[in-house]
Amino acid sequence: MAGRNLVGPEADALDLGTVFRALADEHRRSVMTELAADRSDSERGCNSFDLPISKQTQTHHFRVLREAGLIDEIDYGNRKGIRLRRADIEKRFPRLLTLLGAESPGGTAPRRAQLSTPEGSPSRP
Amino acid sequence: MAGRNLVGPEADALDLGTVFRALADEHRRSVMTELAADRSDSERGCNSFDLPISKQTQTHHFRVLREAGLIDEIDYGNRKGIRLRRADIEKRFPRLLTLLGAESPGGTAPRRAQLSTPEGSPSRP
DNA sequence: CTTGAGGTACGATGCAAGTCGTACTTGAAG
DNA sequence: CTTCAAGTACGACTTGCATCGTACCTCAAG
Repeated sequence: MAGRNLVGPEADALDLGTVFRALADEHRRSVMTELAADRSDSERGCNSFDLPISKQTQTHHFRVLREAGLIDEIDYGNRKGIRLRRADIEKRFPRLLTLLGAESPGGTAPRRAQLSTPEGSPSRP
Repeated sequence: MAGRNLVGPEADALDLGTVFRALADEHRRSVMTELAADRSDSERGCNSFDLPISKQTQTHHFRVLREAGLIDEIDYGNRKGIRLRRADIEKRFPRLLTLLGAESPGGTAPRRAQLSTPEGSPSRP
């Protein structure tokens, strides 16, 4: 009955490169942003996130998040629970979860980076 | 004489996904960690970082960092200057640079994530 | 037991990204 | 002007990763 907790790295073993790579994907970042916004840190079903991808790909993404040490996965056999490892993340990388709330500040800025200065004067001199 | 500043995105236009993707690479992250550690924010030559990669690849990495809005590149023609955009980063993503100093906490933890609990009892119940 | 939904395993595929070789440009030193 | 070091542009190669199709597993409801 009590599901088994699939293991990830210990809190002290969280790797910044692995974490950044995990958060680089848009779908994984949306999951983490939702989790970080809920301060109750309650366990959620893994299809409570409306991800526009197949279930095989969802399995892959949750696996990446777990192996990065960002979430716990509780296996119930034919169902799965997701829980944010807030304490461990705060301990190892303080303010990281706060950072996730900083998506899209004011407007949706469509500004793109350019390769070089097309005209004479530089942009931010 | 005064080099031209190759342009990147404005401070408000920094994208979290782009930034995480830029910081996911080990070489780029080492550059950013060095820059973040120097509080004087002085301009540095781009070969002052001992990157074990060819100069073409270095050009590529600095370009990614600039397009992500993390550094400025000052073009002197046959030489290039690198400067951290600390104020812009702090404004858009507070504590991000502090996070870069949290690499390798105590020891180099060689612990690897596992796929599932091999035996009966879960790891972190 | 049978059925069906949720989830995983494995493999294939397509695309993005890191790397480097060759060739070209820039500017300083001689 | 010639030489040389630093940097870039372009292309090729290779790896990694997101995605999904097919097949299988697990458990609860009939």
